[in-house]
Amino acid sequence: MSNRPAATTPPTSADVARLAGVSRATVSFVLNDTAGGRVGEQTRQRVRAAAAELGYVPHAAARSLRAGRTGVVLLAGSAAPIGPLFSEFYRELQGALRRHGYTSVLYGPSPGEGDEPARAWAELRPAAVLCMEPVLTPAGVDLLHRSGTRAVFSMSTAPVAGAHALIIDQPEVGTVAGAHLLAAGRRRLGVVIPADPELDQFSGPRLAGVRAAAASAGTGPVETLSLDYTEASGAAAAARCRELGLDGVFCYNDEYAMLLQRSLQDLGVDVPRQVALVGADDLLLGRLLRPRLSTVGMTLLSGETLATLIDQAIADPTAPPGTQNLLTLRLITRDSS
Amino acid sequence: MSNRPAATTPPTSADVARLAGVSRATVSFVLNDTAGGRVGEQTRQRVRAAAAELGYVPHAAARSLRAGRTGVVLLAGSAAPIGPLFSEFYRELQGALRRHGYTSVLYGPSPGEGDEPARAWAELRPAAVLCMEPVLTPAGVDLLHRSGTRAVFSMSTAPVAGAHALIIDQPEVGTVAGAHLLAAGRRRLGVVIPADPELDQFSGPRLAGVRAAAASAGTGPVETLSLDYTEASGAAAAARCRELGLDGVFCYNDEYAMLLQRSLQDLGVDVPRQVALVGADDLLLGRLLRPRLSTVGMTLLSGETLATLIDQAIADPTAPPGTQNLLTLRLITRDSS
DNA sequence: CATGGCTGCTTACACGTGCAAGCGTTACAC
DNA sequence: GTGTAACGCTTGCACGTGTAAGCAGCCATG
Repeated sequence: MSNRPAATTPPTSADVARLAGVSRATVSFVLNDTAGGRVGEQTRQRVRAAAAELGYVPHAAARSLRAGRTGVVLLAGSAAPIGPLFSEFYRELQGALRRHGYTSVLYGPSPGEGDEPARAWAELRPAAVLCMEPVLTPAGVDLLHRSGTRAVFSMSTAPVAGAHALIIDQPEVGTVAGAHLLAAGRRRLGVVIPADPELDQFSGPRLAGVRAAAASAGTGPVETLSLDYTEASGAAAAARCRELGLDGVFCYNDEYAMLLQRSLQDLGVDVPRQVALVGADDLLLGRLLRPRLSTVGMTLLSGETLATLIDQAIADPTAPPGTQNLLTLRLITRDSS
Repeated sequence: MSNRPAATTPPTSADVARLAGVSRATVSFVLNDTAGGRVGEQTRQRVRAAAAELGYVPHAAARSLRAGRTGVVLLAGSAAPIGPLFSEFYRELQGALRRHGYTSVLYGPSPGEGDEPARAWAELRPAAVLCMEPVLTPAGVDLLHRSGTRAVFSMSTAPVAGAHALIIDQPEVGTVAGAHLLAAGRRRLGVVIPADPELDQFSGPRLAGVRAAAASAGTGPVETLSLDYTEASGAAAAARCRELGLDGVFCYNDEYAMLLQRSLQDLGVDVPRQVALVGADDLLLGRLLRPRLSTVGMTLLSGETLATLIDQAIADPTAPPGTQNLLTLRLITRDSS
């Protein structure tokens, strides 16, 4: 980060006051429409004109320093390539937070270990932190609270002590898919796992869910197929699938499912006769392949709803942390299973 | 935005100073490892221990108020559903900016008209603004500069006066695709336009590019097919395509292309014999359909490169705004054209 | 022993803002 | 004519930080 001085300093409210021939307080009263401050109409106009002429813009840092609160909601997390579903969700959430008067700051992947991420977030004195990565510790939550953060939300599979929990029941995705395959009479199950390690936090729990379903049905072990989302890797996974004699595969999402389906077909394997496939996300594209892809449809809580939840939690920081399920699942059976 | 007072105020450097039995300046010297400030080793340890005990975290707003600069890079724009290509790009850019010592703030869709967006951005006193929506005006750029923003970047088809230009040559995407279809002997061209009005800023220029190619080849008018990314809409577009007797269609991107291709095939139209298709983005999924989808492959500048560019522009705000092409195109001919 | 420099720390100000309290003037009621 | 209230504006402090300048004490040098 470079630190050369600016060419010219931006106008402050003092400059506006000077130009309008009034005190700085008057400027503040006028520009903020403060209830208590009574200012005559012609003075108001002089102040507004002066502000416009100078191109005055208030200084958010100074304002929130004085006010003691920032109106920043920190969205911490990798903003990973987690598909259109979550992209749309963030988009919605961000718009809704804006409507509630908050500024959302995307913090990106968390630096460091232990408390470091929480410490870095706390520097911004956000009103709330929404953590979407599995890096939040109870100690981190405590640190945030002690530094004035009014609400901390964790968005993950399991709750974090002290934080409001937004549960994304990843295992249930696997369980729904696994139970479906088992109910259709499949017995040798496999699960496609993305090779990208950043997706492990999502794929691991889903795999566990399939295993749980298999265990309760009393079938054999569930195999894993690693896929790095290239055609070559797809062919390898398809070959391995045939070797292992799998007859039902749950794929991490529809994109991976489509790749595996094509690779299996290229190998002469009949889908769904020999191998049944289930994806996740219900992408439109999954309906374009033949056979049409079966999938686990997922609906997230609306951004507006979550924004309201966050606003309430900020309003009452003393309320005990709640738990909210973010995800609604439904199995959509098409032709691939 | 709710504004109840916090339960307890966070510790400040004054609290740390009191606990360590030193002055506040000493605390600052120790915690920032300031070169000029000379502090004895045992005092350093006392200060560090006190800071740890209180859970002290510096106040970013106060710090940047005092410093006069923020290290914030504002990424303004809708963060629209613009596909995996741009998602990955933002992700990279954000990480690279972090590495350069900046905090990236995603501002989301811009509020208001005229100068309002620029005014809202300026409140944060960002070191740089990167605007990815066509809402930046020369007056807005000027306002930002006058309020201390050291570098303004516009990311769009055409440059904006006063701002560094990151050109995304959308028309060229259409031109490349159109020229290809024309070279293959197609004469009745069509272009698929997403119904989502938020994508008009991208689809419009691409359409113009196709029209330019058609004009220079001296063919008839280029038709447009509106598509809202549902199967029903795909069927309608395919029917219209046949009615119009089109023999070559450029689709906004691969997803729309895949939908149209499937819809045409369901209608019994032979792709590419009767209608040739070209998409854009070179998605892996486009290779899974049969025939494999021809596409305009796009490569963006690396996030690291852009971050370096931004850093340099911040370091020297007086340098005249430069122009940089963000996009590299290449036509990938497969089987659908 | 006086001078000067170094060490280790403190005092004091500035950054830009919001708001409580104060203060002079006018208007009105008694 | 005097008390009182409302109006219209200003003075002054606080928010939490970084850093220039200053100030004792100490040692080395002359």
